[in-house]
Amino acid sequence: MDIEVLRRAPLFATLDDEAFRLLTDELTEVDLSRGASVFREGDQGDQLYFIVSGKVKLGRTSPDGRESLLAILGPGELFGEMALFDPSPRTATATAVSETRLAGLKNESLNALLRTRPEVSAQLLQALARRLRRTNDSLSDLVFSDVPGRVAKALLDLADRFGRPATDGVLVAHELTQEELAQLVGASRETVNKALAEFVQRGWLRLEARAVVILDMQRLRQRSR
Amino acid sequence: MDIEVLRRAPLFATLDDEAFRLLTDELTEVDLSRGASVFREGDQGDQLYFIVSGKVKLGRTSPDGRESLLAILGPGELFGEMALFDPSPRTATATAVSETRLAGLKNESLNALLRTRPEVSAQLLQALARRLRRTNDSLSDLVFSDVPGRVAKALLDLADRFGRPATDGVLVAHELTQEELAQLVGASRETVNKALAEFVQRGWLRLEARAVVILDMQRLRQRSR
DNA sequence: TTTCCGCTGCCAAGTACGTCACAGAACCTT
DNA sequence: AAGGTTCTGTGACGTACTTGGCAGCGGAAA
Repeated sequence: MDIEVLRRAPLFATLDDEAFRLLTDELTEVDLSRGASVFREGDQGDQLYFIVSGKVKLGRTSPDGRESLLAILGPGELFGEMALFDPSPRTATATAVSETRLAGLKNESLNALLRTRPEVSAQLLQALARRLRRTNDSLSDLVFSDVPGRVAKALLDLADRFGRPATDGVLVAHELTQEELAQLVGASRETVNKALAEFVQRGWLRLEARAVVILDMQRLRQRSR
Repeated sequence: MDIEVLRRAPLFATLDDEAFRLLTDELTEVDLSRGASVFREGDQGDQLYFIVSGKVKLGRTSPDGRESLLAILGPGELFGEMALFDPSPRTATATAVSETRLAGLKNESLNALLRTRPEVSAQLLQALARRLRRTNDSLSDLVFSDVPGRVAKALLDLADRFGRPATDGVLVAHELTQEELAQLVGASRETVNKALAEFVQRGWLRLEARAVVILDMQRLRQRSR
């Protein structure tokens, strides 16, 4: 397993080499291809996952079968930790959005680590607080902004986290279909498509397969407020 | 200060009497009347608050001045903890919804406690995880349910937490104006008013001043799905 | 290669909800 | 008790969005 990402993760950064090596022995490697689920809503779970490479979407299904995405997570990020501290079935389904490699850590292993290394719990608290803040952001966006605004925000957020400089702008290889993007911003695919088309028409974006190139960050950011 | 609520709070329940007494010395008492703010969006803050009595709303303001509520919190609940683990200005405004008494705890005091008492950090993790789950619930509700559905959900949630049995149903003294209720469910006051009127007309509710009596929990719950 | 299926783009129609507008009720303040 | 301010109730109207439907395109599979 590629341990480089793990070693650099804030959660484990404070550990010395010895403690880190012991920890990696506890990790379970999980490989997934696009569309495969790590766990589903309602499952019993006692494991936390760390994303080594790839992307994962956390989603929920409504009683009548519609889907909504809570978050898109990338390398270095954690998920599934809630089941550990607030024990109850999983409240979301975690699905790989691209080829993905995870490291799973069992409840007991984590607890052992927390007992011997209190700094780790501070890191966990921080990670959880950050996630809560992001979720609160999504919540206000949903109330305050119209669909084009939310699409713009989502793209900028994805650019922040997964963007790479390209010749004429920032390439955001989000790996999402427009349907998934729509579920992420809480709108219909149709409306998201129109918003994207409008942005392209204005010269702010270029669309590529499961990716966009942001050409005018400035304007897009203005539209997202 | 009334220390009973504090003593029973999960966060401090594991402490022995000696440790608890030392802790209470570190607490700052804060009293607020309806409408008074503890802190505002953008403030610098290094304190966590514990609600002894009363209710607090956490809200955000949009660039154009509209308001949205992230949560209503009651006795025994915590807020303002994010500023400690993910240091940055406050991202929400905390305002008393009724006569409210808080206990404030400074960053340093908490950290000292966490160092000597690792169990406390487990409780904090749990509290944060629970909050994240609730926020995720609100997020999906906003996407999946229409306004009447969200109003029903909000009332049931408030009933769960603040409801008291009455002669003909459950009295929910939420202390919120319809405007605030609307901000909580992310809708306009008018639409919320109409939803409430419909529920009353169907015999599911009775309205009182800043309170409702739920007469038919069953039906209301069905409508909320 | 050819076939097929998922993804994209777009039009047309219906609707839930926001905005505006006003009136009555309830609640403080003096 | 009077007066103002804040809250509630309700109708009319416009619109941003959803739903449904369909056609073209591209990539994967056979």
